Amino acid sequence: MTPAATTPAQTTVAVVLQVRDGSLQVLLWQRAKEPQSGRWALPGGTLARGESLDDSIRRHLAAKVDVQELAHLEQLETRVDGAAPVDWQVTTAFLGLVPSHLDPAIPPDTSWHPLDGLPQLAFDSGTTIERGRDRLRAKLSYTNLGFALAPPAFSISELRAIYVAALGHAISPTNLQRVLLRRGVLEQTGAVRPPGPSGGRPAALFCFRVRSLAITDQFAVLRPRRGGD
Amino acid sequence: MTPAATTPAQTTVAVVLQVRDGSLQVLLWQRAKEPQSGRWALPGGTLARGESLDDSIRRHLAAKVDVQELAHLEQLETRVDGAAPVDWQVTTAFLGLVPSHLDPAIPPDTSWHPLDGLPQLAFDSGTTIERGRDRLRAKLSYTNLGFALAPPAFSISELRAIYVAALGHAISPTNLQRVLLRRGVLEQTGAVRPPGPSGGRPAALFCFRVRSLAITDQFAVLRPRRGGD
DNA sequence: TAGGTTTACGCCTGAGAGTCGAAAACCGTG
DNA sequence: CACGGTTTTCGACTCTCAGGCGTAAACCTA
Repeated sequence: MTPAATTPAQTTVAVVLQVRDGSLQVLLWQRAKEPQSGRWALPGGTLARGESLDDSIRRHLAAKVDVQELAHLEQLETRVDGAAPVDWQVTTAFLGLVPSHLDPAIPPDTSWHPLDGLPQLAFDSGTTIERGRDRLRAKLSYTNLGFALAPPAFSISELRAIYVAALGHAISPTNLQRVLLRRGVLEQTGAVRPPGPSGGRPAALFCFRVRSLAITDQFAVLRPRRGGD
Repeated sequence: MTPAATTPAQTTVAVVLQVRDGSLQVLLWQRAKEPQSGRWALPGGTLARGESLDDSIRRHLAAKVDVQELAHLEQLETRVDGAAPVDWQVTTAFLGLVPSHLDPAIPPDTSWHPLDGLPQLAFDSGTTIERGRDRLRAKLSYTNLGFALAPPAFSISELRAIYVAALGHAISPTNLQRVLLRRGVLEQTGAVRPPGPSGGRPAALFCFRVRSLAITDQFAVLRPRRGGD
């Protein structure tokens, strides 16, 4: 191999999302040093030898948030970030999801920000965050990814509130239950939650049948024909 | 910055797929030097300073195939490949698609291989190829990605043959036309192709309305409600 | 003109999303 | 204990669209 600076630095960052207070929020930390001092950035850091990209982002996230509470982690995309020898680096972005009932401890330079109304961002974190949000919205529709946003047990109303916050638009509560049950994504726990102070019928509690990513829908045209093959 | 070998080498590889002779095939080249001499590998190479990952894979592909004929190129995933200082590298894999009517010139060490019945592969190219195939199959169902496999104009039968080869299972010819037309993916050119030597009704020719990636299907539960929002 | 081949287009069916409304189960108050 | 208010739950209906089948259209050869 030839001298230094013939290879870029390799870094990982993560878009960690959680539904908090009815809105989808992202975990950011405020830079204290130049460059981009004072602006908000995605958590992450450089790759160490011998670790996978997965290991790397988990290690860096551990400094900002309890990694145990990440219910899902997947790769988004990789991008080249600088051109000069000093700032030439390749960044691999991840998407991380935290269930809405958790409130992990975070250091003072770190906080959650709603996706509408982000502060001044460092670098081009904005496009990365958008990509993470889009990936989440897409996968909520054709996978069981909701398990990564929802608590272990929940009523349909609570699940609907989470979906509404993540998707950004209203959805019919009766359809959500029927569709997710029909696909075998949800199952009834048998328990019920007593109603709130304003009364109402007790809500039946549900949980996700499997809590790891699974595709629940196959498109029609490409589905194998009934009889043959 | 600190001494060399604190950063991995950055490389790009591509899974270039084309429907040839009724089967889905991948472009591979045979290694002449160690390591893994004699085995077949995915085209690619190292990242140069100042270029994006996209630029990089296009530059390396240009040595194996006419890049102009790539109808689609997208990122698959990034992986860490070695741990020792000498072979520590980060590899970003791409998926490239070539329309079935083209037969680009390729160098003597390079050739097409059907996905069923691959030769001895170098490294773990096999899993990367599988990932490319899976991505293609998934996107054929909910996007207009067929444009990247099909010629500029085609009959429904020809398009069906391409879909069958790419998807790996039979599909109904009458449904394919109706579904793709209903979604606005295809449009009729008005031209017809004269029948072959064995006779038959002339086939109407179709083309893709847009020849860049667009999502054609949104899943139901997450679709915004008609009235509100 | 007759038979064979391929494409095109029409109906019918069924599954599942979308909507609406009523019933069930709880609260408070008088 | 009856009554209105609130929230959840369930059933019935409609509508869209995939899937399948049969037939007509358009061409060839003989």
